[in-house]
Amino acid sequence: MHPASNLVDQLRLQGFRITKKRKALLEVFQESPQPVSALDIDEGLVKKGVNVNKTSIYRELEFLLNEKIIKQIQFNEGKKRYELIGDHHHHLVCEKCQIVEEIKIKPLEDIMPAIEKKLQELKDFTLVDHSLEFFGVCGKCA
Amino acid sequence: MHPASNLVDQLRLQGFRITKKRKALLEVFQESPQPVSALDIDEGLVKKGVNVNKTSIYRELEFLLNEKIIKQIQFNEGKKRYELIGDHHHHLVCEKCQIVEEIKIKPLEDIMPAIEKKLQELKDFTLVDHSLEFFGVCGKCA
DNA sequence: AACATTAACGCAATCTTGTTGCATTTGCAA
DNA sequence: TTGCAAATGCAACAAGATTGCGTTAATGTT
Repeated sequence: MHPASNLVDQLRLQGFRITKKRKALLEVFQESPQPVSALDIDEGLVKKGVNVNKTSIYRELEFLLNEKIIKQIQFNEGKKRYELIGDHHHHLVCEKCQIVEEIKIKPLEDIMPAIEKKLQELKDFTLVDHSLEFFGVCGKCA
Repeated sequence: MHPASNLVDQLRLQGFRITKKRKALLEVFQESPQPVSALDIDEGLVKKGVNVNKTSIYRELEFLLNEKIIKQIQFNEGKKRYELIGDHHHHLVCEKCQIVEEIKIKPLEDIMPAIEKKLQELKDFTLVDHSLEFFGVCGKCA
């Protein structure tokens, strides 16, 4: 898990300032069961009674990306989503309601390292990450 | 492969009109080694001496999506890309220059059907497709 | 506690990607 | 050749994201 204090401590140690807004934004990430968009974050912050300008939200996202605390992902929606970098997982995406479920698939995790190793050998390419999404229609939308 | 005439014939059979612009747009897809954005398509058309309004490009993309001739994909770029639906493959994406290489990974293709079957059983979710991208840095950008 | 430094923030303007309403053009069948 | 509707263009608009610049406030130092 990613207890808030861990991330906060990590950032403070690196010399970054811990503001109410930064803390609240990190909480929004920790409380969300699925990747969030910039607008989702804004709404989450408003619910907490914290108002943050959209420019600041985008800049904070850029900051957290640089610090390798979050990563980007897109689901054919025309907007970016972000999630905490934690346990590696994949996504199950409903193409109708856009709800996203995080899933782990053991047999895939088992063979992935070997595949990535082979890919690097064959392709003159330095792998950083991979992303696997399953698209379809969830039970509610069917 | 997707010879132009095949797609054109398929569309004509279904009663759709074959215009110069539609034909040229399909050619852009066939001549591209990687998924293209709306802007890429516009540029490809201009190179062919065919000018198409952006509204028409977006509408044609919607049309081709409905006809299941192309599909969408996004690589954390903030814009959508599209590619012909053909042999299933995955993507190798350079995070610096955004070049995309299409790859096929045999061991993954072998186990995917079993995984999809299990997923549907466990999750009350009707699977339609999946998408796997590898991110990293290509040889030129390293 | 007061101060100084500068990271963090807000505001307005702007950009890119994508969409909508409506008028015009054009492929194709009768 | 003609008529209909699909296909296209134009202009306005909307959402997501970014940039420049001035202001606020977190933190280390005094």
